Amino acid sequence: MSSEMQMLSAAEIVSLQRRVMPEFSDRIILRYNILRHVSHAQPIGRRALAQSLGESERHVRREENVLRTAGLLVVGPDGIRLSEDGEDILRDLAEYVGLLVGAQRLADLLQHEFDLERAIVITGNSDEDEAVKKEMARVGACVLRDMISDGDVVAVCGGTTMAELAAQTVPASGKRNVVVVPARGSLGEDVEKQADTVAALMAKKLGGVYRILNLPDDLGHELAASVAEEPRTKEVLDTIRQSRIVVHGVGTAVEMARRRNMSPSEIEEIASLGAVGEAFGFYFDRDGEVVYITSSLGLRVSDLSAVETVMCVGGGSSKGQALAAVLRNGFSHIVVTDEGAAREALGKTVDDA
Amino acid sequence: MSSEMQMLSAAEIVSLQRRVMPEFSDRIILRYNILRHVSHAQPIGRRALAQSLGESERHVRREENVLRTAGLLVVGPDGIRLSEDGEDILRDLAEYVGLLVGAQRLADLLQHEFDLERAIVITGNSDEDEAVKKEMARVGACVLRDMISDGDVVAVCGGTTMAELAAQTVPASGKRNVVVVPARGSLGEDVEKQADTVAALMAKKLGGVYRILNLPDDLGHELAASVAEEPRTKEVLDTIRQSRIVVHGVGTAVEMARRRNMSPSEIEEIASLGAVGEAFGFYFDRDGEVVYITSSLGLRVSDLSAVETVMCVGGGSSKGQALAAVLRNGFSHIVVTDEGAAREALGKTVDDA
DNA sequence: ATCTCGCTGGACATTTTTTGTCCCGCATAG
DNA sequence: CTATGCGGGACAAAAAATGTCCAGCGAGAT
Repeated sequence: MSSEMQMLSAAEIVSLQRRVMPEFSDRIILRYNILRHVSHAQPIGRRALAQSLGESERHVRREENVLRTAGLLVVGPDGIRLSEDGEDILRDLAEYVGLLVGAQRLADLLQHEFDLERAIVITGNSDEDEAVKKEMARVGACVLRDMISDGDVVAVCGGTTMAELAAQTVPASGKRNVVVVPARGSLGEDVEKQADTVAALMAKKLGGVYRILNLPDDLGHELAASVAEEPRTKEVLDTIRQSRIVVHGVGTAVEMARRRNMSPSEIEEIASLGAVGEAFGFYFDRDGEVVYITSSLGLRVSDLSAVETVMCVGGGSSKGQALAAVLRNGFSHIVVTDEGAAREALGKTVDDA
Repeated sequence: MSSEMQMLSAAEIVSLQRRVMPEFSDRIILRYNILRHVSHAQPIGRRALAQSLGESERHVRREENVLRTAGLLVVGPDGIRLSEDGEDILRDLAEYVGLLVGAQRLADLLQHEFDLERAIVITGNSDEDEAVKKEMARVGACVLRDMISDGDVVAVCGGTTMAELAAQTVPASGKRNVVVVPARGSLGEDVEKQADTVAALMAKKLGGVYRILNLPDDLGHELAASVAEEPRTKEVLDTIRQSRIVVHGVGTAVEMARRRNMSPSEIEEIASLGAVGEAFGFYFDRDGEVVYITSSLGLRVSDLSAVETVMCVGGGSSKGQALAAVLRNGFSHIVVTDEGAAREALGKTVDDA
């Protein structure tokens, strides 16, 4: 009997589970979220964990007891940690939960909708759970590490997500022939989020070297032009333009304008132009058209057509529309995002999944 | 990152589920059992279903509500039936639950322990749920149908399980060149369980023809010998000995002795000889040795070495030891049994699964 | 036609489980 | 030393589950 020999696929198992035990999904997702959160924040107390997850302490306690009994968590006076088994199964569990929530399907839809080479969707919503953002950064760092070839120049942007990506980069054991450079000048006053800092940290971890610009991104057009003629700056900018790989984040237009200290009238102008998302100092409307340009050092959107691989990393449902706007332009090849942003980027119709 | 690309297998999914959600397995199994039972007995009322499953009515009601909401059951004034979706997923669900309870592992262990070509373990225990027995018979009938080649002679035994197997045989649409014969004479007074009846019903469903012995199995040695010389009987016996496939059940030694109306002293003798299981009128001890032989028409154990495929179908934890004794002799190639019998046959050490 | 039986769905009292909340003792950091 | 965060214990209140009963309906038998 050939049908008796048919083996179920993972997707079929998950489909059966959802059909026969509808109350299963929410519970396993919560348990996965707990494990993931502990993984990124261990040791962590039960109360802090509950707060981060937006769950009651009592609920977390209940789940924690199950996971402890299962040998996946260990609990000490300083808080909760993953056991060795817990560490071991977290990756597999992520994939399983991704199947349950349909993350792979979202990734496929994103890939198709925005004509990407590759899309990865992390389970959860960065707006709601910091651990989702960390996991997204970790996966992004992983993808990046695997892409790098000998002799590459990698340009990276600044920002919160990019800083997290650098932090999540696993230190390599040896030297590597790679140069990491900032894609743009610096913006804002938070040192750790600057493109220069991100490039340096990442280069160190990858076992390569780095170059920095050491200049702000908002110099104004004329000043930026003359600074670009400085020999050392010119050399770094030339290197930046040799980049084979570029990694960038994404911001909501209004938020980025604020962060750049634009005037209220400028912010209003950007909004009236339909700007939704921002990358590289360029503002994109919902159709992916550039509607506003700020002066910027380093790479601009027109340079990206000569770049072999552009990877966009960003998530959170609040950034979903911004992500869609940026991706719609078409310069990104790879996106690493999360479920929250993916659902927003794909619009409400995906809720029928 | 190669590990990000690794796809989870069904077995891995199930293992994760058991690890992370240990309390959900029993509930999934119960829901599967309900669906399976309804499938074999529909339409069935909630109270009858509860009694058959050994569950409280309230519990069945709770699960039924979930399954109805999921669109797997439909409920009418005459009772509960499977919906079309329910019918569709039952086979896949059986496989999933088999993974969950480790039925495949039991099958592998059986196959290895008793040096079988193939072992199939049905989820559940026939002693506790009639639907398990029906499912085992259905699968056995399916395996048999797939094994039959053009021109085959198939010999079948009598008994409850065999009668059920004949009943579960799906009627073929056309004619088939196959002869179905009784492996032995008739035993007991229940017409539907006689080998003759089983052979006739099965032949009809398979689209083949049948021969019958029309003689009791307990004739005594001398009378059996002279009857075997009758031309028509001799002809049928010759055909029986041409069998390429033999299907038999298994009984506990004491129970079979009682069913054969043996005297208390004979029954005591059989027990003192260490007899545990019975097949073809032969009694086997726990090492698979024949310790007692009854007079019998038709096939005997020594004939089986010339038979290409011998399939044993039987289950229920109460028959576990008997199954092990029969299989230990080594004449069966295939076994279709259930979890209850498999665990018993393999002994207590399998509880560590 | 009526009667009987099996059925579902409603209902409610009781039991069990879950949840929310508080707090004590311990360990650690400053 | 004090302050703070931690886990584990505890208990009242709320929610859910369970056990049990039953009315009304429909189908089959008489």
